Amino acid sequence: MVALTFPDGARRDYPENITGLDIAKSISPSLAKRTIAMALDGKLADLSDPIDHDAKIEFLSRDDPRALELIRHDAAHVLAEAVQTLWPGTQVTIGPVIENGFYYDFFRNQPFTAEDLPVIEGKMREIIARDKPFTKEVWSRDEAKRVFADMGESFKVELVDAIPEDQQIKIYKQGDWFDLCRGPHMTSTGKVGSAFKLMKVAGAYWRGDSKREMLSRIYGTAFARQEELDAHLKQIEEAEKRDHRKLGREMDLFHFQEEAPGSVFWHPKGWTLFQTLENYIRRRQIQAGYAEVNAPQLIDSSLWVASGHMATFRDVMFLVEPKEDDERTYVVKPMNCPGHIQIFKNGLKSYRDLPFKIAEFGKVHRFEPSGALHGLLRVRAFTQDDAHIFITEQQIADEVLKVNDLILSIYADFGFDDVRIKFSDRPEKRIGDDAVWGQAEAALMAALKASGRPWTLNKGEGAFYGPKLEYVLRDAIGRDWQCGTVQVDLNMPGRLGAFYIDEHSNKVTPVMLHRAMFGSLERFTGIMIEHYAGHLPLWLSPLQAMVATITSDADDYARQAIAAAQRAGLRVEGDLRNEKINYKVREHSLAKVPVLLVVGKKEAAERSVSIRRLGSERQESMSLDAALGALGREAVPPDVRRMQQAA
RNA sequence: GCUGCCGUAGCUCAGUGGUAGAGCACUCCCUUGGUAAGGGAGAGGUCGUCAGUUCAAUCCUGACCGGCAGCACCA
Repeated sequence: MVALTFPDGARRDYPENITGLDIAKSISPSLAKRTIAMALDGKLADLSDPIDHDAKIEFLSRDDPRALELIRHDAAHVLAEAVQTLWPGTQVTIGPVIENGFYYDFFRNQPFTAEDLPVIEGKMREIIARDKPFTKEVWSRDEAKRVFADMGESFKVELVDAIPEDQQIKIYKQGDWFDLCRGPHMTSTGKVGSAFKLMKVAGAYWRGDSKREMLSRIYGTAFARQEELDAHLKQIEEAEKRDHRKLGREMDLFHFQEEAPGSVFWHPKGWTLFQTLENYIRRRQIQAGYAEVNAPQLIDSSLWVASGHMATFRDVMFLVEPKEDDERTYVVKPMNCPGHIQIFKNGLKSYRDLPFKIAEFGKVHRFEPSGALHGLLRVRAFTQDDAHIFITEQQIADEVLKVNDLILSIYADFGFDDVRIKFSDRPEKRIGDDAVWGQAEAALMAALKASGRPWTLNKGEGAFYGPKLEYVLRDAIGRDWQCGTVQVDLNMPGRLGAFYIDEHSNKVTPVMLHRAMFGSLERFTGIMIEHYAGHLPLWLSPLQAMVATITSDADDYARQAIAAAQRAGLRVEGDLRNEKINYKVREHSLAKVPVLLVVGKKEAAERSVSIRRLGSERQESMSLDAALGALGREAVPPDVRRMQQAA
């Protein structure tokens, strides 16, 4: 007998190996009908599974949040059947559930096109309408391999081989079609319902390995109810609307062109935004005790050989062709650290000089793969808010904590409170002894634990010279961005011959921390544009106010108002064109100007302005002086405001 | 880099084997209008680049460049 505990607390005995379905039927036929799977001690299982141990049992209906994963997984199986029905000979591989849906990877000579998607969807609906039950069989390893090999499913054979010896080979059938799968599944294909949609086709490598076959992937999504699917599609639309590449054009911030792939042409407004962010960081880090420096853009390759970069990253570094009268090969810097180490090395350093903190808005160039480029978010030329902190081993934890606090405080100024920390340890490709790595990882971990912040492990994702913490922030529509980082480096200072003199007059190699807060200014600018959907807070907005006239009678007054706004420290422009106010309001709203100061005859006579804020149709009339005073105060950056309040 | 799709005016896009069109934007004229497009006229393109096929290529073919999506990569 097995004793099962129900959600209401009731506990009943059943014969061993009774199935969930039998129990549901015994309770009520309607329960059996609407149940699509069960959970045993919280773990999802097939309703047809025999139960052989005492457990807490729950029956899941389609509406249970936990059922979503099953709906999507079943949809992936239905997708695979549809594809193999439509195009026999197509090989199936894997079809997992992902964050917003599912995909299935196929192998065939002719890739899918977007036009195929509605056809496949139609076939899927047929399969769902047939409502065949999902049934599970356990096969022997040899049998599974033989069957799949006979079917020409070589990828499935490889998958069978990859299943650990202690695990069963499970086959799920839906009518005549079947697939190797760990399950669980719902009771029948009909339970997938109709709230699904195939989203796109794409290529993907078999087993995620770029040396292996390229497969054809079909992405889809599915929900329990149509309203949820509609909401999801709507959200994708919203995300597209805030695409920084689109907003960058509409707001006249920057552009790209063929001659400089992956490099930004910043327009005046975009560069103002960029510099506003840069100046913010500049103030924050000067206050935190960093000194700003600037190192050469081109440095002889010998330094990059010594640092270890040449060996690890040569193929993504830009090299300058040697001149006839100068045989040297220069490297366009891909990182700032070797330059900063030279600054540390110049002049003998004492332990009294530590911590030695130098920062640079360092423009670096990396030959990123063409397929990786993505607007401002992945470029080949970018500016890091980079800094290096030279310290003793004893100072590691303390300084890492200081960086941690600085990064979190900076993110808070942009409204990012949901920050996750990832700890990345030694990668396969690395320099330095394992003992040194062990030391660096332990020191960084100690600091991380002392911060009291939750974190996750990012195994093998450290830099080639040391372990790192990565800071991931979550934006307004729930997307994660990795920005800040702090890295412990016990390798590079030694390789490049950096040392300080300790209190016993011994030469000692310093520990170096690498840190960045925004990471890349270009990228962070892009993230800001998308996070705020172009509606930047006043202090970040490159054009803070537009003075727009209603009639030319107000032109003189408008010019006075513009001058006064400039004196109040605002970034302001005037629109005195011979256009209707409706037209001007529309145009500047589309350009995401945060404040519209409308002036006509009435305002000119009273020395007032009619204020209209972006995103609102409300108008507020007030005196010019009062308006500029309020806007001037609002435009103060958050860190400056704190200092003013403290003073 | 890989797979697929795409490249026509500043932007969004239509179109054709016989060297091109719309809307918006732009310029000029009329209009001085009170909070998301007033009216009229005009100007603007070697149809991504280079080859090939053809009497003839923006259109067909190939290579290359660039973009988009996904994958791989991201010190």
